Amino acid sequence: MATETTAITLLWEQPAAPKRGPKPTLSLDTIATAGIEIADADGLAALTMQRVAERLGVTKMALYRYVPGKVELVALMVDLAIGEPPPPAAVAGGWRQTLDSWARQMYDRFRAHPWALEATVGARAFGPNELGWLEQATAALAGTGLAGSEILDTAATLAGHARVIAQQAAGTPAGAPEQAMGDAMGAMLAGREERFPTLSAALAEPAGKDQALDFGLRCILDGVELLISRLN
Amino acid sequence: MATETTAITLLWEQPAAPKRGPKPTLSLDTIATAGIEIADADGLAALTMQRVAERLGVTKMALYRYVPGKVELVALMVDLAIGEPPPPAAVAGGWRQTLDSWARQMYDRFRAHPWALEATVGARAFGPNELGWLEQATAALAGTGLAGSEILDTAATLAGHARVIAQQAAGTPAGAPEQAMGDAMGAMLAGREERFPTLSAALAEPAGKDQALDFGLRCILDGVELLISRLN
DNA sequence: AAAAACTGTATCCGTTGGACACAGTGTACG
DNA sequence: CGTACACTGTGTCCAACGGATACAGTTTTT
Repeated sequence: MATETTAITLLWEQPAAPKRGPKPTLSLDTIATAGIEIADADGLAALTMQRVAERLGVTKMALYRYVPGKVELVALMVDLAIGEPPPPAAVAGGWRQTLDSWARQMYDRFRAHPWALEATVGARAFGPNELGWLEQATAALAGTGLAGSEILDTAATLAGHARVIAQQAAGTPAGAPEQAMGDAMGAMLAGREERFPTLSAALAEPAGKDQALDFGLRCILDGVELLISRLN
Repeated sequence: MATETTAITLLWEQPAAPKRGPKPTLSLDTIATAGIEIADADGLAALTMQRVAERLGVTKMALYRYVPGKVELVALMVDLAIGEPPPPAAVAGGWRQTLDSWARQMYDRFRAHPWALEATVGARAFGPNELGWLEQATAALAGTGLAGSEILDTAATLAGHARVIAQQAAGTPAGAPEQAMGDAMGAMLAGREERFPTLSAALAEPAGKDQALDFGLRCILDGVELLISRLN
């Protein structure tokens, strides 16, 4: 049985440069970068092995010398697009400010690469960068007395919030995603106010500009803070 | 210009039965149900117009008489699978218990139809059921004094948490998703403990069985409760 | 110099979503 | 009562996709 290159292998150990034969014209990095550029511009649906190859000036099949298949390519793209985690927290501000900033930066990454949201649902392999982000979050909470599982749950909740809000914002042209979302919903609700009374009323209020990210972060961090304060 | 049937039209107004010509053998409901069964069994990737047609005993192209394309079919499937929102809250327990139960039921729905998670990323049309769920959540918070945008943000945060935890649980065989997740991460972390020290330590602790959903809900609701209490 | 290892390429295939023309069927109107 | 029309389901066709396989060219080792 040949050495079956899996997504995990590809993500975690960069393949050794070959000793014999012609030098490769491509690399995992250049391929993943090309894929990211396509997905950034035209979305994940437009990501085709053909288009990636064209952008790199090679044939489609040349890519398969580096990447076993499309799913592995996307996994590489995700880890590269998410990027290295933000530098370890400045000690000032404590865990709360660290996590707040952490979640906001994650939100920014997802806003910059909306397709990464689609690509990271379901069972998948985690890359080094993704675990690096997680490491930063757990480090921020290490001294708080929370149990390990609580720390992980906190990170998951925060990351989830950043994801969901980024997801809402994605697909709206630009500028004021929250308002655009409200407008779209309002259009569907028009003429059906009696069926969705409180929802219509809530949407009718002026939507004091995009604050969904702030709001959720504050709630979650308040809850975590309450939990920590009860430990001492 | 012909009447271009869009996903929104399909979701919100059931098409009028034709007056002339042979009676349709299918309906939007039977088609969507067949699609749901396939996606439940084999995942969204296995959902093919061909397979849906086979299950219904018709040709692939027959489906296009009812549904303009695959994306619209998936939109119908999502709204049908999410289902009607839970009945309006029992008054006992107040908004907190209502929202807690609301989020848990949403989690259950997503667990029952994991493919719905993949299908509801990115810009999409909301169906009546989906807005019905949102209406229930806003109704629960209507009397609390929160602003409309805060109410919507709370609902979004809670729904997001339910989504994220369901997403983590999806893909793992069954039984103990949280532990399976930890095991998978642990395998990747093996031999790299010095690179991810706190994360490894957190994972090494015994992972008191699946509590991620509870934990996040408690944190979020604590935060909302704190916000409400400050209003009065 | 020759063999071995590795690259990129050309060609082929099954499956997918969808376009289009057509034949069968049932209702409404003359 | 018959005919025209509207609507259904079907058969055929197509481009694009991911991927398999076989092959030709290039560089290093022996």
